[in-house]
Amino acid sequence: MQPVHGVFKNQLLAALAPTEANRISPHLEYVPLKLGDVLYESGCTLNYVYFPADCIISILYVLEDGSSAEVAIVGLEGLLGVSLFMGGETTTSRAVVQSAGHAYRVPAYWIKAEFGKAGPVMRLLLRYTQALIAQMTQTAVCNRHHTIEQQLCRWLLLSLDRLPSNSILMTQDLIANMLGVRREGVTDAAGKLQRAGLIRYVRGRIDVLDRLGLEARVCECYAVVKVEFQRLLSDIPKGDPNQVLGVSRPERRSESPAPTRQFAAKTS
Amino acid sequence: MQPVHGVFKNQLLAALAPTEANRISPHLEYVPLKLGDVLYESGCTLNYVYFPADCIISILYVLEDGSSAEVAIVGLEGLLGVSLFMGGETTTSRAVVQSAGHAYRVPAYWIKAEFGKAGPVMRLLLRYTQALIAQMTQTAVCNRHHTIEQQLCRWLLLSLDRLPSNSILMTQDLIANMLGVRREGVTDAAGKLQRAGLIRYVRGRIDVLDRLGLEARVCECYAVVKVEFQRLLSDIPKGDPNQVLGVSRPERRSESPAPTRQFAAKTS
DNA sequence: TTGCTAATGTTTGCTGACGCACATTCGCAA
DNA sequence: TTGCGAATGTGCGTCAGCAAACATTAGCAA
Repeated sequence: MQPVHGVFKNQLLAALAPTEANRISPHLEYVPLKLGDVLYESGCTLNYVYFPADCIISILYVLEDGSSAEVAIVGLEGLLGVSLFMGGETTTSRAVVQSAGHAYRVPAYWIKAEFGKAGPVMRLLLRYTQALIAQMTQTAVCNRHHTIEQQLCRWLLLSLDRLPSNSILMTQDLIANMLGVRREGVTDAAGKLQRAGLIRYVRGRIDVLDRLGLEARVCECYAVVKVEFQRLLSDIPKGDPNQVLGVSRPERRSESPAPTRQFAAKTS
Repeated sequence: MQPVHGVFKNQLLAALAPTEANRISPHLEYVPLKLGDVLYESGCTLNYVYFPADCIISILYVLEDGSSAEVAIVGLEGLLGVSLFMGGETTTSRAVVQSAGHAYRVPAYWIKAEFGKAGPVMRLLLRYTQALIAQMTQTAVCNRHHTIEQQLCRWLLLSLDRLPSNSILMTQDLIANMLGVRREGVTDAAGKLQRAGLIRYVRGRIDVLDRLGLEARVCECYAVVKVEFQRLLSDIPKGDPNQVLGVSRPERRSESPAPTRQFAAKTS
């Protein structure tokens, strides 16, 4: 598949300058991903880098006793397979498809070669990696300090940002696995949100009715990560092959992000 | 300061081939760092990359209400300032000196230029960054699933690995800040460890008496990160300027790390 | 339509950690 | 030596989340 530059549904690909976009296009494959697909397992090598278009991938860590916790979410704003160009080849985590859909993928050897050119593609991948680090940082902090309800709000918003509609297809049991809590805890929290009129759910499907209401209940972690993603990944200078230094933009926390800005434009 | 290649007390610097070591040496400065020094604040640009020699730096995230949580520890095995070469310039976290000592530092512009050469230095820095990601992943999971006592053991072992002696200079109150828990919780856990004969502590000083005992009580997170660091950062091929692909080594968890191997050799 | 199964709701302890208040003790400095 | 303040010990009551056992309900398939 060779999409014309500019029509990529993945935002990293879309941010490429024509030169790079045309170079990568012949190597891209557009593949469907089913809910529950495991793209890589702890310690296993990935053969492709995935750029989600309309799917969501969850990066989980699974403990020896089988309990788990999500450390990051990847959707159309990012890519899966950072370890391939970081040099480690494998990671300690697992990647699972959390929401079915499609992704572009490039063979590992190709992305490594392109990365080795130390050009705009490399810089884009590294910036995304730093954004991913910010997300993981916030996950760690959120796990320590915030309640299940707050974390559920965060999870719903993160998913919503990466989906084209207001519906999330996911059982409470699976959400509990992601958050690393009991299913009953999710039932509790989801019940509160439903009674408050923020969401409606039935057997594996959650409709978000009041996004602003969720944003009012979520902890600060959501906005912090969102602002950091925007800082790192918006207005990336295209096609400046010698740019090494990044944009400097020190302030933080003083700004509050526009509450309804998202990675994806809503269709409903 | 221009140390001869091979005498660097920082392990990343020590892993450099003579060519790179000689190139970086003229730009290194060896500086003392005091307990509590803040090397960077959320959103502030760092002017140097620091390579700790005998100090420990804590990467913290501070919430709006003032509560905090450590997301990673940096000692002689690593470096501080990943965001400089990742392209984001700043991070959302704060870096505080947790144990006084010394570090080598290189000006930001220099490390960026060197990184831009896409040579062995870049690959080493990226591998370390991936190891850091593994540490942050584990912090997130550990925060979710493990008790204060387990986390205290982990924290003590992480510190011990980066110190030349068995003594840690740190009050329970500060440890509580790092772990993101109450001081009383640390007092409780530390009391248990002391009664079990694993540690002895008096007013801001903790002596580890039985390292193996701590390792018996710590959660799996400690070993997972240690193994991952060794995988990513040991036996790095020196001076192969065209190496792009990393070493492949898929297995994990089957191995249990030698319990007393450390980053630093003990002096006492 | 009838089941069956997956998904959700609910209850009863229980435990780890919190928040607060206060007692004690150690070590340094006047 | 005497304070004094920092560091540590301890004892509440409270609460979020856990564990396990169930009840209920919604959707799909026969």
